[in-house]
Amino acid sequence: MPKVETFDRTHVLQKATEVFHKKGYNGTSMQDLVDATDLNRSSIYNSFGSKLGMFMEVLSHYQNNANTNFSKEVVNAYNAIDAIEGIFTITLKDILGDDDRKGCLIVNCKSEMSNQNSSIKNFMESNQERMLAMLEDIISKGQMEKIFNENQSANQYAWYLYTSIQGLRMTGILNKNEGDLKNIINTVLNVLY
Amino acid sequence: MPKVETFDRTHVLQKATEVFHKKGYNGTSMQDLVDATDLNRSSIYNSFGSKLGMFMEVLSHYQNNANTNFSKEVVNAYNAIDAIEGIFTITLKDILGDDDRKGCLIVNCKSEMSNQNSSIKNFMESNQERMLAMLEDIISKGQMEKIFNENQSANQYAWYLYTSIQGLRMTGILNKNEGDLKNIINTVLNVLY
DNA sequence: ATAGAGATGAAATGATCGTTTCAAATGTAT
DNA sequence: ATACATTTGAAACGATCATTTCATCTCTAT
Repeated sequence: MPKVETFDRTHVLQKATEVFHKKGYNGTSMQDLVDATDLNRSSIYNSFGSKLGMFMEVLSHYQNNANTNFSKEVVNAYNAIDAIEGIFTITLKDILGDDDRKGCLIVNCKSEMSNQNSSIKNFMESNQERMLAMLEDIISKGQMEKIFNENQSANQYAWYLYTSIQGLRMTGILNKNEGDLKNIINTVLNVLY
Repeated sequence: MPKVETFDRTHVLQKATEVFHKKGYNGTSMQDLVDATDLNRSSIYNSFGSKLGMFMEVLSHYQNNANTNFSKEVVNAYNAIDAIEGIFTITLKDILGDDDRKGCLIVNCKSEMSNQNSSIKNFMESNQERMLAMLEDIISKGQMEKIFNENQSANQYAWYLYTSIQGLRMTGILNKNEGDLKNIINTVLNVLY
């Protein structure tokens, strides 16, 4: 029977993620991926099918990481305010730690590719659904607990927060001033209270 | 003395803008530009120097258009509320008219290139300054007229609105539902009243 | 031990990349 | 009309693109 895949797939995906994140999809060459992963060309094609195949797996990997972080924060939150603030705190931390101004891989990819590739578009739509569902759920709870107002429906506020997060990631590419960013977040969240 | 440039530079820039907007910088090839502009390769290099040179001019062209639209709206506005709403209305109209989900050229470019090319980074920083100055100016006036609250400084609100606009452009790539978008805008602007 | 399935390495595929070259065409100032 | 700076067209540049090929190596199941 077969020789089994020897490389650490997760480690390879992390290395590939770094390259795609830094250079974007179209800016990344297969040679870049070969160099970054220390894998042979053939092994990449054997294991991931194509550059796009590898990128899709990178996207999922990145999304799963983010989801895990968000979920952890939401589950441990005392209440809805804590949960929402946790989500924005994670986002803020990610922005401040992004020394080379790469921004968010998913936001970048949405802007680069969702009008060019239907697999990417589908991924982005389901990512959007996931984010909206998470936010709407927290807001609903907050409204039931009467710590969030009911001026707008939970779904409407979810769209608002989803939009704010994307905006924050865009602003955070060039502005890493923690005070500025925290202020934006406060202004965004004050709408709910 | 010389034969003079025969082609319509503005028309060429518009055609080039369409291509770059649709495919992004790295996704656009010189052949794409030759095809779109009906210019010869040599003429492009003669007149624009390089692919990046042409792109920079496209960016300025796009920015000037946007600035003109914004200024017109702001100048004709009755008051600060009108001015800010005008800016968001223009943005909304642009999103709704963007049938092929290209998003905003400047936002896309910021996410694709500001960490890779210092000319682009400089452009984006000055674009940011311009936007912030415009917004801060309107907000200041609105606060002096007492139609905007003073919970935050004009500069802080400017950052908040700038972030919201970028977020709106990201959300607008996949969501063209006018009701959803208007609702987001209303929620954003209610903070000021 | 050995057969055989899959991983690997290195080279080559044709296509396309951004850019350059240069002779020929063009139009203006004299 | 003529001189000549500039634009234009077409071909070619070497480099790099994503992907394929295939012989060799490696490991597992028998």
